[in-house]
Amino acid sequence: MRLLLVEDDRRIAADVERALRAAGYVVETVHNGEEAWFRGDTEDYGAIILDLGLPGMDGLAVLKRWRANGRTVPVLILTARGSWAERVDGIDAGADDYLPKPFRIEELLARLRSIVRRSAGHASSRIVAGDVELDERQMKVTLRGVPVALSPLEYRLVAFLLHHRGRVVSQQELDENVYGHGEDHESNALEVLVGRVRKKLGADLIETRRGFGYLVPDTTP
Amino acid sequence: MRLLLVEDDRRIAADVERALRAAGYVVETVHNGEEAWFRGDTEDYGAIILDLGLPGMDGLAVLKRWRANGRTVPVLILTARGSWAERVDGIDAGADDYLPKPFRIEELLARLRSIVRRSAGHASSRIVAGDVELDERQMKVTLRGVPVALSPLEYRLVAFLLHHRGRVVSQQELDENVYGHGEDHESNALEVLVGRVRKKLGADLIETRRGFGYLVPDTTP
DNA sequence: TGATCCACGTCAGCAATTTGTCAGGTTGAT
DNA sequence: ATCAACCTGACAAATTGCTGACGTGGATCA
Repeated sequence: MRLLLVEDDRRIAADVERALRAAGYVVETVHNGEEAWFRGDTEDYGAIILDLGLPGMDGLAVLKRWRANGRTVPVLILTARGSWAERVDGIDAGADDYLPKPFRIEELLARLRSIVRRSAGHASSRIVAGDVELDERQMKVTLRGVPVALSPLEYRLVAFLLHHRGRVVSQQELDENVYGHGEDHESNALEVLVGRVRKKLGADLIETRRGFGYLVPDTTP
Repeated sequence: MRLLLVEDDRRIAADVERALRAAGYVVETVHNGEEAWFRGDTEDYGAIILDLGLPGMDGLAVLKRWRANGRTVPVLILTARGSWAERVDGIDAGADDYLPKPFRIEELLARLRSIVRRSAGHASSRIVAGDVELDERQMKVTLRGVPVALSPLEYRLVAFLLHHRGRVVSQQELDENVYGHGEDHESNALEVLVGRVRKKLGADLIETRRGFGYLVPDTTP
């Protein structure tokens, strides 16, 4: 999953970015409001982590402009501790959650999982599709209850597909969210990756929609 | 909107209940875990406000049982416990949001609005015409309930025609929207394509309006 | 430092599908 | 009847995706 991190404090930004990458996300970081607005408005992220205290355009203003433009991406805002008025403003401006500074990185990750799964319409942080179960908190994937070891790229692929189960996901979209770069389809690396995942998790988990992309059927009644 | 409030402290419960009613909600209040679980499992609420510190069955256990039973109702957790680890637990157990005590009633209302807003709108876009049904999310087309495999061009043709069902669509328009190029009609590729779709989905789905274009009759009551 | 393993990209070959073209055949309006 | 519009079956070319094999670079450990 691809995230946008908006944080002007370089030190905090670096720390958070490292933790997010370790948790398996593809992360892009910007340090000011204008850049944040542009990226959030033109690119497609799984979620955005937005610091309110920004130089230049204020974080709240950025968020409002995104929402005004119809962007529904989940947004987690970082706020100074204590001011409930600011929190209420943030939530009513369209934030999906807030986290007061300073925070534990574990809580950031949990809240991130929360808003991401909420935006996908899930209620639990475990996702089941056919014989396969994904536990995001433990970064664990099981096949008929048996744990399966996946490489980082394989895990990201599975996680993204399960989050978007029930709909066709294009190769371009997978490129962006698994690798981070959205371009150069001069290679079949993605197809090879899909093949490797199929070998581990069974051939019927991921269906091919020739000419369109891939689909993990939704098995939720 | 109908809410369930789960809070064992009668005094807090009464205050919150009054505020919620003032904000226009219909509120039902219960004071222990068992009752909460039963109500939440059998009734249909717009959202549930759940205190974690309950006598009897713990709030977290209640929440987990709801989620295990497939209840996706938005849940807002209240707790006095401040440790980040327990907050992480609550969120990962499937809570949609979390509010630490003590809280301002304004913030409760804002978060409530937020989770309710989020839970709305996850319907998959479907179009029905005669015996044919189009599910755009899954890019799936079914004929009398039986899935039919369509090629990319065939799918685009069907999708466009169903989107504009009830009116005649010219060949030029189809050329532009299926192929992209609105080129000269020097080939009969489009006619061949229509023929292939008819073979798969039945001859009566697409009517020919000789000299004008094609028509999918609107069968919406 | 060197041996080893693993993740992952690349490549070539293959099989299946897709799709444009074309050569008649039908249909319907006038 | 005539003619343009449209349909159909067949075929070949192009596209797409899968697979096994191989190579490279980084991490780990003796």
